[in-house]
Amino acid sequence: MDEKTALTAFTALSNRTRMRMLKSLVQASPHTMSAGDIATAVGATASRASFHLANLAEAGLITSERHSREVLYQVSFDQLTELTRFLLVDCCSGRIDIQNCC
Amino acid sequence: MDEKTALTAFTALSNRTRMRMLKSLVQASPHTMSAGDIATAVGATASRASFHLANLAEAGLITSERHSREVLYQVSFDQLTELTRFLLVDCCSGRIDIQNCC
DNA sequence: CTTTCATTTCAATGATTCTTGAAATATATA
DNA sequence: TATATATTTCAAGAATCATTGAAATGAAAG
Repeated sequence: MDEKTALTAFTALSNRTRMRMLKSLVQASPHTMSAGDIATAVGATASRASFHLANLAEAGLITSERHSREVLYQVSFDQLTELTRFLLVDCCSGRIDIQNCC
Repeated sequence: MDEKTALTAFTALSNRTRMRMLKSLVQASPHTMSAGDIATAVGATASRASFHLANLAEAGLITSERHSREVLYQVSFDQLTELTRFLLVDCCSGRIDIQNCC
């Protein structure tokens, strides 16, 4: 993952609504959640939820697929893994002891 | 680490200048860097560097200590470890395979 | 074909963050 | 004490991000 992508991902993670959306999607995984489900879960209006979901998708942290009238979202663990790698390797030069961390 | 602290830390990491400052400090560790050193390393003016260093310090990602005329900064690996733990555990419910990640 | 449901888009506004350069502060040295 | 060095603070403006509600889109059902 390049720096620009990582910065975009960290920006996405720096908002409370988006963080809670992501956590909801992590909890739901491997099941998907509709935009409406997510909006309800985080207490956001439809348009506000759509705005933040678009931001998370732009950052590659979630993916979506339309299924009839609903749009189903799911977390992208691949991108989260890449971001973690960026944090630990690119940013921290491997100096964080993960054993001690988790 | 609570959610609010993590959001503040992710906000700090979401800026290119601050990301590069942090990387410089990681590279330099266990040595410290003065504000001027860091400003030079990332190509920022003194006041811009000071602004971003204050933001990183506010997020707990760096610490500082005045040494005569200079202010010496160093990365806080403890806070970075806590943030990584937040990302992997609180946010991702332990569903990211760190072996596969790094 | 009209209506309903789910979601997104849009424009306006408000809020936050970033940059800039000048001034202020703190410390050391002549 | 005056001067130089290192850093921070401040105010103004620019840029980015977030919220709101209304309108538009897409898809199903009556």
